[in-house]
Amino acid sequence: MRRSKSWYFRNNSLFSSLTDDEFEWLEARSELISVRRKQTVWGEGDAADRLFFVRSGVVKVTRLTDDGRELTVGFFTKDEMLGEDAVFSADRREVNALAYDDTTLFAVAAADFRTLMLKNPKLGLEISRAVSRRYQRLERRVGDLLFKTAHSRLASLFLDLTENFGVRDSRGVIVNLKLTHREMAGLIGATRETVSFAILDLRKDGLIQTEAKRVIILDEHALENLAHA
Amino acid sequence: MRRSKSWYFRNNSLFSSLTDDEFEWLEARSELISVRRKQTVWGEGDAADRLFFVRSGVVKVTRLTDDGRELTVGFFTKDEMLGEDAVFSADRREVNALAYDDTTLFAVAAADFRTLMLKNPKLGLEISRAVSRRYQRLERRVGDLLFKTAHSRLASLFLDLTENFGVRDSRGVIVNLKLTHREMAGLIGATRETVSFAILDLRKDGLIQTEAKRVIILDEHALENLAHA
DNA sequence: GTGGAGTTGTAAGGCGGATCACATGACAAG
DNA sequence: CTTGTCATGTGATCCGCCTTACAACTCCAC
Repeated sequence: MRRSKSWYFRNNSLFSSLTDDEFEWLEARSELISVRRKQTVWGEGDAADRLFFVRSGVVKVTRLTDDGRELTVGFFTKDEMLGEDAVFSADRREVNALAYDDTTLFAVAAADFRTLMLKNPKLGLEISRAVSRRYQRLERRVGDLLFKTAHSRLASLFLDLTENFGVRDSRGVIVNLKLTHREMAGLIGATRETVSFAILDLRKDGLIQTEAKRVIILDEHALENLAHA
Repeated sequence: MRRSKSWYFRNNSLFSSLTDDEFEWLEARSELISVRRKQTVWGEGDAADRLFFVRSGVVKVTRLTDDGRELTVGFFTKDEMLGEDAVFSADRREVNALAYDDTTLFAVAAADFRTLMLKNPKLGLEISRAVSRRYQRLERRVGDLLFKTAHSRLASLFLDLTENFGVRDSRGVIVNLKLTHREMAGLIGATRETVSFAILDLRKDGLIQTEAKRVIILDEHALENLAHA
């Protein structure tokens, strides 16, 4: 276990600037957490006093809207940082984080992480970079969501998921993440029915294919055209 | 001018951790820029090699969508940081920044700012905090935009603008930012016509009042109800 | 394996908001 | 003061998507 923990941090590019001493310090203060599929990592309103790094599995982060609908903010997978707002500002969680597969994470107390950032300024730069990238990505997504049709947004979604979950295959690119129509709807701000119809259309037009709740992108180019329509 | 520059950085809470030496260093490497109303600070595709801090005025940041519509990402005002992605990742701007009033900003080369962050780790923490807050705010906005009606989104917008531009008044809260209907539309992802109708309704119901392109919130409570409807 | 819950397919009806189309008003430049 | 440009008010039409409503299907738990 000790070896595995050490290996993890040393191979996560967020920590590329750490010294051996700092690695040891961090390893000693991190806790390995296992969360079973569909179990919550944290819930809205929980104390936000630590941040997480995904070791394996997938975490889904969602936000409940006033009218009870669920907006999925995103999926976090291996090596991604999660709940880092605990380090900077938040004292309560405003979103829900839920294990989407059986997941293991390393948890680090916010205060400890702050200490480490103060000790190693390069880490601060790396974290800022990560947060900034996340921000840019979301900003792009907002543009998508606001002005495009459901078909377009769905195409965007599949292409976007490709980045983290895409696996190339003889037929095209498999999005290696099981998603129900309802969940896709939560990602693109649409209803389940609309997604069902849109998927039917995309299949009919030969752009995608579905298999065991996974999407296979057959015609990446056409999908891109649709996404930017 | 020199005195004013010094005053600025020393009174911007982002820099509360700097030493006297560091202040001098930063002052020496920052450039005061004046941009007239409606002039651009930077455009999409420009080199992203420095970041800005608003000294006075207002900067509007927009993103052009594929179909040519304009989404306003936000307004940046005194003491806010702008274009900081230059420090972390971006090499080209993906958004447009445009002076909304006559504006003055301090520009700092991305490389210099990185140097300063490495010298002073508390600064890194402060910057991370700022970016993280920005991210959370946008995340909240996405939830709003996706699931609410145009009326609701407009109400949310006015309340949101209150935070940076609100001025209390005998009648209520004045949103001290001149906005055309078209611009409001760009902020909430709607068309100009829809905004016109919505404003008419809000006025009719006595929730707001308009005066010289400025909105005055008469019934904050009712507006909040509408925003969360 | 069976039951029950959750997922998917499909359809009718309605509404919010986009689009198109002007008229009027406000304002800035000449 | 005049002219042109941009903002605003208002209406008609149209379409995408939500809503509601089922039926069939899948999958997991017991």
